[in-house]
Amino acid sequence: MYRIGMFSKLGRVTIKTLHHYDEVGLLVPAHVDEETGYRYYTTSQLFRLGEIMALRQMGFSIPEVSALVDGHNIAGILKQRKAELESEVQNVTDQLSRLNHYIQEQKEGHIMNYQAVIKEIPAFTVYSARYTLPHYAALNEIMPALGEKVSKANPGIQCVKPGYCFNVYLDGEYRDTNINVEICEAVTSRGKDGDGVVFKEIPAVKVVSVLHRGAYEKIGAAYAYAVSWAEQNGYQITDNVRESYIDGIWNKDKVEDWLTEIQVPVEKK
Amino acid sequence: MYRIGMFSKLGRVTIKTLHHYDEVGLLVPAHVDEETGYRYYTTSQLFRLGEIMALRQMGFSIPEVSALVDGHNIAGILKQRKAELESEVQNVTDQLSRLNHYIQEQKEGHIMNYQAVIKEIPAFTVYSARYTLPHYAALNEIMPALGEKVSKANPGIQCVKPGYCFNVYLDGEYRDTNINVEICEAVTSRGKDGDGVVFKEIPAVKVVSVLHRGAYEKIGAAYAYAVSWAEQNGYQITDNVRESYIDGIWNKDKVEDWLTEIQVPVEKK
DNA sequence: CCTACAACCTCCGGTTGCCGGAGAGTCAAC
DNA sequence: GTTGACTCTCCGGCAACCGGAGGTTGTAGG
Repeated sequence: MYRIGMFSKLGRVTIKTLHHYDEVGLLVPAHVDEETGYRYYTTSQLFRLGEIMALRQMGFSIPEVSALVDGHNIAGILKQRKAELESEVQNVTDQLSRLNHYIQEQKEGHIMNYQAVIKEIPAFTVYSARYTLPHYAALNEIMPALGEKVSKANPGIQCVKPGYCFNVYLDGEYRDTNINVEICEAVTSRGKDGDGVVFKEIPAVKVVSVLHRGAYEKIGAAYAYAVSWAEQNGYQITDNVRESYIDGIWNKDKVEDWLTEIQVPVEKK
Repeated sequence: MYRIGMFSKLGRVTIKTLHHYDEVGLLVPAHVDEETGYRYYTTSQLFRLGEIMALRQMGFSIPEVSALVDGHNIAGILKQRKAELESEVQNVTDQLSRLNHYIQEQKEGHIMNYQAVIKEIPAFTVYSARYTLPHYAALNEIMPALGEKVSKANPGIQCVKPGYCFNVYLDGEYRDTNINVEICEAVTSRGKDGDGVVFKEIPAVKVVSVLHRGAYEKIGAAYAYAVSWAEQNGYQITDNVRESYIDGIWNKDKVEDWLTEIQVPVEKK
């Protein structure tokens, strides 16, 4: 029977850790003096401590270790931890890839016009309509007109609060004219289809998000940045790019205040 | 100027996170109503939020993000984070390797006689002496004799509390006879060398530790387990193996209560 | 103008696996 | 008997938020 200090030296763990394991019931001393509260351990408890440390070093949580050393659901916990570890490896290598990309940009002295962020976008409902535009500026007329048309056809329809209004560019490539576009606006409930307008569910998706400030003429650069970022960080583009409008002519006078978010739907390779 | 709910939807962060970033000064609202305490954000703050999220997604801590977005010591922080991430990749892949090894043992139905644990052993001082033993049992006579000899030659010398007493096996391989061994015992201060006894510093080292219970005859199995574990988990053996005696004939009558720790000094490959 | 009700505020406690310290009691040796 | 090492039990802290309680404010509909 050793007191805690000796036992902690034999097992090379701190006294605080032993206190903690006692408290959570993972490694209870063989004997506790009722009067003094002193904890006494036996050397055979070093075996249990060894198991515990081995499992802790594989990253199991304390409840998991408890279950494992007591023989509950061993296979299940091992399997789950394996999956966790594999996704952790993914995460960390992803972070490293992003960091290296970032460091590279720093070195090249870019002025860091853009920041790429991964976002998870939940599913939602939209109404949508397709157009072929002669040029970008035509959006300024079409979009309000479309909004009116829909609200007339579906009285009481409500748009979602932050104008989750975006366009999907259907052309594989960037072009300045004859642009095929699908205009979508998020609504709280479905309405009736008709007159070129279709209601549909947009599924949840992961996107690379890049913010663009200023006129739409230069938005191609943001688009290009997002796509190249995705490629260099091991993402695969899974769908057409979306442009989501945050600030624009409807609420900001100065063109340089306009704000647009580029969303590139992606999946990890 | 948006209120926090709208801003949180635009940036796709939770309100709680924005509260937190306000509190720690990372992203302070453009305006706070003095009467109501309501926070108001501008869309241009979405850019700062974007930077913050990009950096958070690379795993920087909040103080680090603060420094980075304010332009302090950028190169240093990036470099440090890169090093951290690289060692994290190591850690996680190590954990995975250990877990796979463990799962393999489970599958093979081993009774899990041994548990391997990595321990860091700090530096300490020992006296040591070398012998060639005809057989293991000879230790039972030599070790007490050595202890007496040393305490006579160095009156007042003190051994370290938990008998950090161990042997180093100098033979490259296991053998039953003509065993070359160095006996070491930790002491609190140096004494005088002489009569085959040498005082020296044992440097700090990382070891694979395996506990063995019972007679010394079967200790070869523990030794073998430790060595193969080290190899299979990507460690390189850097020194002779040590046996550290915890329980033995001096305090336990029954042979099956004897307890010995095998320590294999290793380094990560 | 009144009334819902959604949105917002400020605390406060919890999460994980311990660490550090305060203040007090215990053990072994000199 | 006294010192000094050891141990005990709280209590607070860490990182980056989340959840909820309890109370105020904004806004849309009647």
